[in-house]
Formats: sequence, structure tokens, C-alpha cells
Amino acid sequence: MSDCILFAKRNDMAKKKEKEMEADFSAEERLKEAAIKVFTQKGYAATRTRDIAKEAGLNLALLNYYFRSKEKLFEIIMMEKLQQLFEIIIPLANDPSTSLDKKLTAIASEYIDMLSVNENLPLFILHEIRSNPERFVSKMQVTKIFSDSVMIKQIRERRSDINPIHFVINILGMVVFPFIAKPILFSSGQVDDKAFGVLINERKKLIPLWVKAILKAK
Amino acid sequence: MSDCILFAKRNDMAKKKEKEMEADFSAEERLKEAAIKVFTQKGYAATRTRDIAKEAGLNLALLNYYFRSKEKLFEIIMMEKLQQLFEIIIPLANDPSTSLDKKLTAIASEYIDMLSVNENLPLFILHEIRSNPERFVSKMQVTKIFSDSVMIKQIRERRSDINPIHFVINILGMVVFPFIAKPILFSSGQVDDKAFGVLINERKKLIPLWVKAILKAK
DNA sequence: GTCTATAAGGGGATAGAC
DNA sequence: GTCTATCCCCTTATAGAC
Repeated sequence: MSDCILFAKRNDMAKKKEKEMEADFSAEERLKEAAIKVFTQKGYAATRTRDIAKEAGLNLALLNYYFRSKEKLFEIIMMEKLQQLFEIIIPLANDPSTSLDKKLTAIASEYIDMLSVNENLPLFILHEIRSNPERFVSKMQVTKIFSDSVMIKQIRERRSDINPIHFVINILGMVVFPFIAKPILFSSGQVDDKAFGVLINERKKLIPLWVKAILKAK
Repeated sequence: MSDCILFAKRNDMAKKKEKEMEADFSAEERLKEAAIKVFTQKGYAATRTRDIAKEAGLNLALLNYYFRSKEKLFEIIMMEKLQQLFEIIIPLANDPSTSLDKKLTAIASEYIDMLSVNENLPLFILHEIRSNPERFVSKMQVTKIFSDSVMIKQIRERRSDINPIHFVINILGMVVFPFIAKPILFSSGQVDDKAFGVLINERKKLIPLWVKAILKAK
């Protein structure tokens, strides 16, 4: 019984703390953060603006007051998230002063760190782009990774006999795929959140090693 | 002018051929095929039952007549597609009579062939599972790949110092990731449908080579 | 079995009070 | 700026004719 009271009190305090933390952000910021959470989790089509408002602890009218429409709010978030994905790799892949090996280490490490705190990002982006390719294609500076990047040139120097895109696909796949396949890994029962954390941390060191190995493979 | 007539005639015949082929299938089958196409392309939430009926060249009421609801139709398709994904890899991964190298060759080849004619499948499955993990987890026999498969044992024999799940992730990632990332590859302008076909065909031979290389990498 | 027409409900957006 | 109440369209599902 006293346990119950203590527990209730602790819960109250946690709630209060939460409220206070929320209060540090404006309604606009809270709606945007809520929208990021819900959109990236469920995708555009499956999210209801009511869910976003509820997640933010605010009401639906505010969403339209600040962002005009679900569509416009989505567009803002999508652009930000595309930016977030590309701003990591483009400068790293185009740095002429680093070796290919250094690039691999940097990309694996920085991408995995970013995705660890944005686990839903890859699947969200990939799903939304496919639902509406023409809409976002122009916004993506993919050329800067896949065709005329310094990294592509460095890969070509090592393996002129294989299309360098193969290796870019492999690097990105090794980094991104675990996050995309997470629900499947978990369903095996062999992986939980802790084990997943260990795995992706190991991959920071393993991926550069692996990529060097496949660059040599005959 | 005569070209136009010929062209029109050819189109008419193509149309007729199409109609005849459609007629070979019952309304139920046509609706299901249409549903597979639309669901896997746009995802559950974004597809409207009207789109499915239209795609099948039939009307909305028929869909409910045969399948009761959008939900039930989706469930049927989802189960079939999960089956389709797992039935390829599970027997291959659990064949005690083949070497690990043979398994890699078989998995890469058969998966790539299947995904080539079901390009939307991976992203569809992954997106829907994440939107509703608890719903499908029990239906997936993932354990048979990730923990107690023959392949896992064979991997462990070669590299006892690294969690074998890493290698399964890498194999599947190398096979599946190009299909998931297709819209991004295309947006680079470097890859079109023909080039994509060439790439994934090359990967059938390259992936086993690469996996052998990373198994040795120190 | 297949169709048209319509009911029922959900969800995005706004009006108007405070 | 923030809220409640409400509008109205769009979508799923069904009734009922053929």
C-alpha cells in the first residue's frame, strides 16, 4: 500500500518534470518534434494530424495555425531529414585530403552514430521517396556521392574493373541495413535493444575492414 | 498515315490480347493481383480500395464481396509475401549437404532473381512490419535463419570471434539493399532500368566473392 | 456474380470564443 | 496564441437492382 503511494508520487513527479521540459519549447517546436516522431514512425499516409497534436500535448487547430496543413508540415520535415542524411556523407566523400580508408572509417562511424538516435530515418525516407519519387529527387544531391565524388575516384583507382557504384551500395548497405531490418532482427528473439546496440557498435570498426576486404576480393 | 493505322491496329490487338489474358483470370484473382501491385507499391495506409478495383478493371463492391474488407485482403497478401520471402532462404540456409560457399551462391542468385520480378517487395514488407511489428512477428520464422540454421553454424566454424549475425546481415543487405535504394540510385541520373539490371546481375557473382572476403578479413 | 447508388464514419481543415 | 465545436470531403463498406 505504501508502495503504491510512493509509486504514485514518483509518477506525479515524473509527469511534472516532463511538463516542465515541454514548457521549455514553444508550441511550434513541440508540434514539429511530435510530427517528426509520428511521421518517421508511421509514414505520411498512416499518420493522422490528431496523433501529432496529441503527441505534442496540444490540439489539432494549432497544427494548422503554425503549419497551414499536414502536407506543408510534412514537406518541412522531409526536407530537413533529407538534408540531415546527406550533410554527413557529402563532405566526407568529397574531402580530397583524406584517403579512402579514412573516408570509410569516418562514414561508418558518423552514420552509425546519427542513425542510432534516428533509427526510423532510413526506412521513413526510403518509403516516402518511393511513394513520390519525382517530388524529392530534385532535392537530393545524390550525384555528389554516386558519380562525381572524390570517393568514387579513389574507389576507381583501386578497382578499375568493377563499377564503383557497387562499393558505394555495399558501404551504405552495411551501415544502413541493420536499422532497416531491425524489426526482423528483433523478431528472431536473438536480438534485443541492448544486443542491437552492441552489434552496431561493433560494426563501426568492422565495416571499414570489410570494405577494404571486398575492394581486394578476386 | 499508314504508319498511324498500323500502329493503331497493333495497339488494338495488344489491348485485345490484354483483355483476353485478363479474362483468363477470375474477378477474385484479378482483384488479388491488383491488390498486390497497389499495396506493395504504396503501402497499406496510402492505398485506397478504389485504386485496387480500378487497377483490376472492376468495381469496388466486388472487392468487399470476395475479401470482406481492405484489412482482410491485406492480411492475405502480407502472409503470402512473407511466405515468398522466407521460403527461398530457409531451405537453402538449412541444407546440411551444401558448403557455406554453395549456400552463398545459391542465396544471392535465387534472391536476386525473385526480387527482380518483385522489386517493391522488400521495402513493402519492411515498412509494414515496422508499422505493426507485433502483428507479423509471430508469422515470421526468422529464428530459422538467424539463430539455429545450418548456415549460422558454418559461419561460426569459420569465424568464431565475430557474431555470425553480422554476416547474415551483410549477405542479406548486399542482396536486398539495391532494391530498397533503387529510387535513390535512379535519382543520381547514373542508373536507369537497363543499368540497374546489369548491376544486380553482376552482383549475383560478386556477392559470394565479397562475403568470402569479409569472412577472412582481419 | 457484378453493378450503381448510398450509408456511415474518419480525418483534415476552419470558425469563432477566449 | 490557444482552445472547442463543427464543417465537409474522402474512403470504406453495404444495400439492392440486374
